[in-house]
Amino acid sequence: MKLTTRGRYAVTAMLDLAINGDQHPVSLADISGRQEISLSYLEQLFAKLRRGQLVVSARGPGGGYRLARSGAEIFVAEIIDAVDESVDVTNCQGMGNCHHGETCLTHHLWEDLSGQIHEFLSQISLGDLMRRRPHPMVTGADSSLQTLSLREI
Amino acid sequence: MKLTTRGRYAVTAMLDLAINGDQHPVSLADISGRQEISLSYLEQLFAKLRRGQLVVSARGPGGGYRLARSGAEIFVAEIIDAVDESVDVTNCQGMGNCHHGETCLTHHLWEDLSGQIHEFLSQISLGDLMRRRPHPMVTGADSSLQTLSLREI
DNA sequence: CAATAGTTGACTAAAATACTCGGGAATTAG
DNA sequence: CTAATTCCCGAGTATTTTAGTCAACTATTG
Repeated sequence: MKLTTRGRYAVTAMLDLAINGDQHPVSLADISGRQEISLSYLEQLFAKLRRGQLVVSARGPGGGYRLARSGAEIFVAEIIDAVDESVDVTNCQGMGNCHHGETCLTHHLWEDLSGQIHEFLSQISLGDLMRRRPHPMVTGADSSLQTLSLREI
Repeated sequence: MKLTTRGRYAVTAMLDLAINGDQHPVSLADISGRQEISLSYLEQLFAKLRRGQLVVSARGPGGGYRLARSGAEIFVAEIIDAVDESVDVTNCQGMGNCHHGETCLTHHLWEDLSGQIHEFLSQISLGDLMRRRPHPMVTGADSSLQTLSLREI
């Protein structure tokens, strides 16, 4: 799991699609204009999003992209995974060059942590983001995250 | 909030410190040897960690670094924040060049999301990582994350 | 004093990121 | 049919970030 500006671009673009793509396909030119992301860069991102089965395309005039599923069924983690092809977290692949075990320990710990973040982002859908509400898990009555203040528009 | 290899290096190094720094200060040379991170790179990271009040240093023979607080009181988000100085998430700073409001919407949404991730990582301490257990919130009986399997060492 | 170990700053190679350019290929409106 | 539209794709590039080197310096201990 990596969290970079590329992932943000992708999430932003997908959110734009979720918001504006109800009636008809949305062209990348439109998204480019609204979100101020270069068209060619969007093309690269959407090539990956399409390979990741997150969007479907339609060519020709009036064409563009549509979400492959409803916004409620597309999760942030999927988007980020689609555009940020996974890095190999371990530098001691599998069981290769771990000298004294210590190295592996921390690497696995990081993997766990990374897995938790992934799991977390796997529960936030585009629909959630559109409603501007954090995921139920986070706002549960027993959660300390309840105090998280959402910035007003 | 950014999640890169630099943050991983820092968390790994801090974890090494938490594990090996009980008795005496740990030298960067030791961490460099165990974790296979270049000494000079560690120096840069620890300069930032020191500025962030996460470690204290001791010079001279037998010197090195110590955690500034107990591992239970140092959280992953702090470490990452210390070494990955924050990116400005919005490209429309404050209220500057938002043309049609749409732009701002998605940016704020991303900020919220980023805030949630930050909040999440703010609850995982070095102590938690040492015990190789996810944070209580994540393993609560009512959480769907309970099924998250931790890889065995 | 001499060795250790942090402190600092400048500098650099390599990789990732963000973006451009130029030409396709499919589709549809007219 | 044809022309405009829009996705599609690969090569190339400027900028930034990452990861690391090098060298000099300061504080501390034995």
